[in-house]
Amino acid sequence: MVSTRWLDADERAAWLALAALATRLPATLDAQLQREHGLSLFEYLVLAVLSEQDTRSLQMSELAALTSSSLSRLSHTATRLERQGLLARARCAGRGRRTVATLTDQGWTVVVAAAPDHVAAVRAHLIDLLAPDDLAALRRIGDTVVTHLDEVGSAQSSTDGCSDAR
Amino acid sequence: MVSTRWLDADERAAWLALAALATRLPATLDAQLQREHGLSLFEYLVLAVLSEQDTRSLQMSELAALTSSSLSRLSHTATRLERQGLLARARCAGRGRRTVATLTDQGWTVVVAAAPDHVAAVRAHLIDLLAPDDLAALRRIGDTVVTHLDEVGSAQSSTDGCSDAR
DNA sequence: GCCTTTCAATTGAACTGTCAACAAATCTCC
DNA sequence: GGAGATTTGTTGACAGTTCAATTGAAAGGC
Repeated sequence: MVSTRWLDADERAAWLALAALATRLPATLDAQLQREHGLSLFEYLVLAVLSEQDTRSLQMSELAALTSSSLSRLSHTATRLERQGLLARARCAGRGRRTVATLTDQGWTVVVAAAPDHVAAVRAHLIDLLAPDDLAALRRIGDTVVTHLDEVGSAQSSTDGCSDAR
Repeated sequence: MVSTRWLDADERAAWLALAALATRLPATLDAQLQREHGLSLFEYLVLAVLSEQDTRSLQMSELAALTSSSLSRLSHTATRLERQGLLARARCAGRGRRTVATLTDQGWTVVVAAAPDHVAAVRAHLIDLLAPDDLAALRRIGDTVVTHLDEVGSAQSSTDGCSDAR
């Protein structure tokens, strides 16, 4: 390590702004979902992602990737959601340990009930505060960083198949 | 609630990009600090903020505000950091329950050792990936949202004083 | 056909964060 | 001047997350 390139005032401000944003916005949305629908933000996200699939199902590892979570975190959460009857898991016969998680009817009902409030909150606390340019910039920034982290983190192979085929 | 204004494709993409960013970047920085210096990102942040004060001290509630954390979270973390000898707390005589947290010499040593690696990681995974315009946008976005959340959350009064005066 | 490796997912223990209750000092105001 | 309100912090119980170890199924290799 050569002599450190410290952050200048603008860089510092940008990083601190992101750090605060990344802490406070999720906390706010989480509190709101918890209060109004008894779901954590992450639980909601899991159900929402499933609800967008036309089979309402996804393999655990795919679901983990789409929700930016570890498989372990997802597995524990799936156990809880399953216990509440919002989601069901089933082994994918003939495919190693692959498991698909499926939204139950009850789970569907819960997401559908929560979605409008959640979207309204995302609008109120983020989208509607930003100029179109900044919205575009936010997307660019997020995509750039996440793509970079994917590359750095390691190269992954993508497999596919099993259930899905309606 | 009238009929929901759903997010259009751009809005959705921006929100998802932020959600992924807010999950993955802190996780990456956290893992790095943990691995190389045995600190969580939040612990580092606490020590770093203290190290920037010329007295190396701050009142607990000020420290909580600067690190976007709850007082409770900070208190638990302070207990752990105190146990490790990196930080010391002392009641502020004559000022209610006010307490100041101070970085110890050992704490200073630890932050100073961790800072270059941490800054390098912030550069590598965020700052150096972004165009100057996007850096400015990120700052604007974060400030806008956090200011908004402060206003919505409640109006706060700012007090000051006690120790500080080296 | 076994033995090893790899992939996918789960589990349990340890740790961290949250929420609600409590504690301590000071304010306030009749 | 004292009862209650306010501010500031801590605590304990509980829920959620992470990390390392483990299981289960398949794929390779020889």
